[in-house]
Order: sequence, then C-alpha cells, then structure tokens
Amino acid sequence: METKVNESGFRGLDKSLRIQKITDTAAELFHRKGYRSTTLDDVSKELGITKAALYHYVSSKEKLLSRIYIQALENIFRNTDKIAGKELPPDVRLRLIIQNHIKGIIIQSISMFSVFFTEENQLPEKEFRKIRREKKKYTRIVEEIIEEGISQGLFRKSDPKLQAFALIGMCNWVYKWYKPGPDSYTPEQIADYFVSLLERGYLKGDMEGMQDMPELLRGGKERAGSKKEDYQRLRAKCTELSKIIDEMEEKG
Amino acid sequence: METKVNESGFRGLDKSLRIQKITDTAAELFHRKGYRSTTLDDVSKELGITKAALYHYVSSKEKLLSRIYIQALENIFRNTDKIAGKELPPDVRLRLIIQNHIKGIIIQSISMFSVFFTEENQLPEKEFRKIRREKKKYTRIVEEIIEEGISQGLFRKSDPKLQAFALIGMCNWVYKWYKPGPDSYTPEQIADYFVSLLERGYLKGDMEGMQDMPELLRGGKERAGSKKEDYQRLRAKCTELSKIIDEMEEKG
DNA sequence: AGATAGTTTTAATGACTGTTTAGTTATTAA
DNA sequence: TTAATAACTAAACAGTCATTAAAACTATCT
Repeated sequence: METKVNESGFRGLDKSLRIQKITDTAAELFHRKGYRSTTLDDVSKELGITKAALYHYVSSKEKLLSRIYIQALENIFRNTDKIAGKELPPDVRLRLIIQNHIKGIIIQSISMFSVFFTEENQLPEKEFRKIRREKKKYTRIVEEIIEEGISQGLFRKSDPKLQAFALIGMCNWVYKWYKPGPDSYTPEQIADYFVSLLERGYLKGDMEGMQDMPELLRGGKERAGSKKEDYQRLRAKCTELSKIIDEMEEKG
Repeated sequence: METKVNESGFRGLDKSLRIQKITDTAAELFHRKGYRSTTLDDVSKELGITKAALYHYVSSKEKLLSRIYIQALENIFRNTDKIAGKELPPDVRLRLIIQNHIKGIIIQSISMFSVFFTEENQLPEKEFRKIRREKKKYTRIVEEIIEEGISQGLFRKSDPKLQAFALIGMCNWVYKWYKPGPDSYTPEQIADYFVSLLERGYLKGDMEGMQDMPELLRGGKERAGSKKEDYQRLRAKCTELSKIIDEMEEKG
C-alpha cells in the first residue's frame, strides 16, 4: 500500500504541516484552558498521538508557546509596515490598518491571538521583552499616523497615544466576544463599523460644533478657554452631573 | 500589652482586613504571573507567613480566585445599575457609565480587573457561568442605552451590540496599558477623552456628511437618510441637561 | 533482505505544588 | 491562673506533569 494520506488527520501529512497542526491545536487548547493548565497530554490526545511523540516536533512546551507568538506577530505585521509606508492620506492609512488588524485576528484565528494577548508572562524573559517591544512598535505606528492626521488638519487635535490605545483596544477586544458562525458578522463588517464609529462618533447632528478634542492633551494645561461653549459646556455639565449624582447617592 | 497594630503589615490587622490583604496580594501576583503559575508559596511569602497559614483564611486556591471575581463584579456593578436606571438622556447615561467603568478599573485596582478579564476559565464551571452571565448583563445594559439613544434620534443609526462591544473593549483594554504614576493620565482624563472620541470621532470638519452609520445594521436595510438635523438639536440637548441639573440641585 | 532514517510508544524520572495533619505559640475569656 | 480558642508552623502526602531514555515500529532505498 502506498502512503496513506489523511488517515487520522495527522499522520500522512507533510512534516511542516504536521508541525503547523500541532501549533494550531496547542493554540486552540491554550485559548480554551490557558497555557499553564493545558498539559502536553491534552495536546497530544487531541492530535491522536502520544505525549512523547510531540517531542519529535517541538523541543519543549515553552517553545510551542513561542511559536504561537512568532506566528501571531508575523500575521499582524505582515501588511502593517507596508500600509504605514504607503503614500496615502493618514485617514486612509488608518482605515487600512484597522481593517487589516481585525481581519488578521478573526481570519488567522481567534485562538492564536487570544494566546498572544494573554500569555505573555509565560514566555522566557528574553522573548517576553521582544514581544513587548514589538507591541509597542505597533502602537507607535498607529500613533504616528494619528499625529500626521492631526498636523495635516485632517483629525481633531487630541492625544495621539491615548487615541491609539483606544483604537487598538477596541480592535483587540474582538477576540473576547467574536464567535464565528454563519449569522455572525464578517470581519469586513466589523472593521467598517469600527472605522465609521471612530471617524465620526455615535452622536448625531451637531453641525457647527467642530472644535478639537478637550484640552487634556499631551502638552497639558491649556484650560478650556471661553470658546463657543457648546460641547465644552455640555461636557462640563456632565462632569458636574456625575458629581451631583455621587453626592446624592451618598446621602441616600 | 494591647493589640499590636501594624506590626509587620499583616499581623495585627483586623481579620477582615487580613483577608482583604490576602485577596489583594493574590490578585497582584495572579496579575503578574498568572493564576496557575502563582503558587500559594508565592502568595504566603509575599505576605510574610506560611503557606499553611493561608488556609486559616481561605479554604482553597480556587476560592481565592472566586473572591477576586466577586469583588471585581461588585465594584463594576455598584453604580452601573443606578446610572442605567436614572432619568437622564441616553448620551449622559452612557457617558456616566463609561466614566464609572474606567474609574472602576483604574482606581479599584488594575490587578483585580486583569485577573477578572483573563482567568475566567480557571473558575469552577458553576462560577464560570455566573460570571459570563453577569458580563453579558453588563453588555446588555450598555446596548440598551445605545438603542434608546438611537430611537430618540440622538445617536446615529447603528448596530447597538457592535457599538457596545467597541465601547467596552476600548475601556477594558485600559488594564493592558495603564501604568499608574504621577505623570500618568487620571481616570477622569481617560474617560473624558474616550467619551469625546466615541461621541464625535477623530475626523475633523466634514460638515455635510451627516448620515448615519453604514447599513450593516441589525434590522438591516433602512438606508442612511441625509437629514439636515442642525444644531437646534444640540441646543435642545443642552437645555435638557440644564433643566435636569437644576432639578437635581433643588432636590439636594 | 538489510540498512538507514524517521516516527511513535512504553515506561520511568524528578521536580513541583495544593492540601492535610499534627503540633506549637499567642491571645482572649472566665 | 486556667481553659479555650485563634493564629500560625513544620513536615509530609498525594497527585500532576514536563521531560527523558530506550526500545520498537514504519517506510524507503539499495
């Protein structure tokens, strides 16, 4: 008999494919149960082989985790650098980055990014630092695009770092709630929606209130002068409101 | 001699305070190293007592985790229900919810919420389900406010669930990047900034583009009208707000 | 068939760690 | 003072699990 193909789903696969399958399976289990709580027995059982057999493909559990991190990193960065370097207006670039980010998470695999976002501290010191560096780099890219947008007068004045965190957080959190399925959102829908929300906000109307963001900006202290006092005032009132409510609660 | 107070930072504390200290310390370590990777030796060493001594206060490691979840839940929900139930316009309620959410995470303790967001799968089945239910409930509250905002014509048409996820993700992610410190943002700053970004988006100008969100909406197809919806609405809203505030002042 | 390399298994090893037991010391109440 | 209870410790128990060693199986090539 010739080479059995697709026998048990693992044997009879190219070696590189087998390694990929191991990585994916591990990611899936790490995602469901956590890295530390997942035993190599779990992984091997899921694959239909013995624990010891794993060691033919991966030299240690830690190495398995590393592999997941490397892949996740590659998948997010694959297009990011290109997009960021394109000769496009900042808003377009930002939009592309967001789309790429969300598609990356959902299409590549939620499990992989779930691990990527939560198991950092299980990595050996050296890798840990590398990952942290790369994540910061990514934030920095987003931040720079935002800065450009502001300096070109395309975006409202704001704190670019905070805005980058907001944007990235919104996108990353997808891994927490997204459940694939036929009636589920497509990555494109989510990305479009997020872009739309981020670009123009959820408030309707508002015509002339076109000032910049509040003045808690980077540089800091420039008190809210007595500008056209519309949104600013509203905002101030809300803060007041918040205080008043707190006081009332305390009283009963 | 009377009761020694503040001897070693643990002994000579009210019992309830000692338990609280244990919980906090555990949360801190779980946050840094992960629940599973943190041994009870770690926790007890950090507290300056023996592993076995822990068992005087907590019946198991799992129970320790539960305690953290319960506290986190209480701290987020303490005000949420009240806010959601208030007789205030949706945008104000949403703003308050966001402020409360972010303040909760940062002030209460990042560690606690870090654990809250990442160690669910370490809980016993029953508690796991309970937590999931509560988290969904929270999302639902936000969603409902958004729905109201839309039906009152205050918010653009959109998919409330997706918007709730976006908002919550943005806020939750704070636990990943926030580092307390003197030159750090205050919770209020972050909350204000996020609200501002969410309400009006980062794009500047754009005058006439006042349509609703794209039509990937829940119910689906009603194309975004192009109404003129001017700043009468804004003014009206401010008036509303003023009234409410006045009423509240009168009452207390 | 025999050899070689690649693959998988069985069976240990050894470290780690949640939990328990039995006992010690400190504090409180009577 | 004495009895009782609370707070703690040291040591062992029992189970888990990553990792290794050595043997066996499979396929391919000659």
